[in-house]
Amino acid sequence: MQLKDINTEEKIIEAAKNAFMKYGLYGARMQDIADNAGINKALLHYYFRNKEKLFDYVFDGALSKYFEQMLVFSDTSLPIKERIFKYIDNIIDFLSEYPQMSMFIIKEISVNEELFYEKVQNIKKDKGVHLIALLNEGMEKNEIPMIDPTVVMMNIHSLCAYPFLASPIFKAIEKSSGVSFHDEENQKLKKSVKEFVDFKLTLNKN
Amino acid sequence: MQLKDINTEEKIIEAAKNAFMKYGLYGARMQDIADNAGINKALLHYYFRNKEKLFDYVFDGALSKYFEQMLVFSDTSLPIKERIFKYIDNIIDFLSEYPQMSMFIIKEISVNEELFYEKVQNIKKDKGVHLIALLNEGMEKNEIPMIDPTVVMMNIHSLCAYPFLASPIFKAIEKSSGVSFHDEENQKLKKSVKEFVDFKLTLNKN
DNA sequence: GTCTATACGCAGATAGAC
DNA sequence: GTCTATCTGCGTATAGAC
Repeated sequence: MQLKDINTEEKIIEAAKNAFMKYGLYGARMQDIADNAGINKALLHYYFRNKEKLFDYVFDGALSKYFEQMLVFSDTSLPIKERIFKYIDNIIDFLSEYPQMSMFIIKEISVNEELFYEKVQNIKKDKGVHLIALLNEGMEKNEIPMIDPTVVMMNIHSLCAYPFLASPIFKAIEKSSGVSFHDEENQKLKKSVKEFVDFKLTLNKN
Repeated sequence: MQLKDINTEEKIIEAAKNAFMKYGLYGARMQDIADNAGINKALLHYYFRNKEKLFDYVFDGALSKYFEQMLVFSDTSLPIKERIFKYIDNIIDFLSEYPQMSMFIIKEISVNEELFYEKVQNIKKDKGVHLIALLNEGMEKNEIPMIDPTVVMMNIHSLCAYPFLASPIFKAIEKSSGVSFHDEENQKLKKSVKEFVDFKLTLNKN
């Protein structure tokens, strides 16, 4: 893995991402990855000793990228609601760019939970703070009403992530009428999620 | 598949459900299914000629069960909001009983979309009406404000389904603090989704 | 219907030439 | 670093006895 190898290695990684994201660890085929990288199987094993290691590389990258997005930027100058809005924009933009990401991570975790326990420790959390912590902070400062932060966090994630997760279903059902949740549709989604947050953090007092 | 075989056949089906739901078509192993059914591989092939056929049986069952839940009961005596509330209760109860169902269906569709196109046709839709149709009806009758029915439908599904989809992540992260979205937690979830619907169908006028 | 034993093919992995 | 050719093992599937 020296500098001059970057081209081949990157082609492998790109092909591996596509294969593993779509078919998972068991479903992906080393032959396909080699084909799509424009090389042969032997060379795959030269770069990454075996399938497991190649998968781990892809999965680890996805995992840390994913969890980076699940943090609120520590810009304490902004009001809490604004920080949450920014968080929502980030997540939707991110999932829009990598629509298979959530599915990939959730599916692989569900197949092999132990694997995940170790990995989640290594993820650096120095770029921001968790949404739940932010909500708690807001309640302490009386900036937002008393809510159940776990439920609100879950609701926000649900509204943002599910449309991308479920898009295979909706694409299939509405393949003729062609409803798409990209481009302009993302704007609708963002608006709707923000309305929900507005509602939860302004009107509601439970 | 005569009457007296029901026991063995059902044991196979039960084991196959567990295996395919967790590991998917490629990840599931016929040996495991046989073991968990308390029989041997040869007998599996006696009942279901091959893996594909066994998978199809399980998948078709899951698919029609799933889409049955995605219908609103045609009880026109109730106000629309009540019908939606019932719909929400149904979905959450259903997903609570079969937490892996959404993941299974979405994942298998994403791996093989063509397969799905054929199957979705065969599903009987005579038990109710789609949520979008209901929302449109409500707007026509001026019973609810003007909303984008696709977005609202997506929002409701998101709020209901995502917690179950993503539970592998949250179970893993909070395995120590042990936040669970079953039992009493389902009540919180239902309440939150209904609040959202209330908000969308009462206060909001966009 | 149920079993044991076995065939077969595919996909991951390695050897070794260039 | 990249290839062709080959090995190996595992998982699906079948043959055939009971």
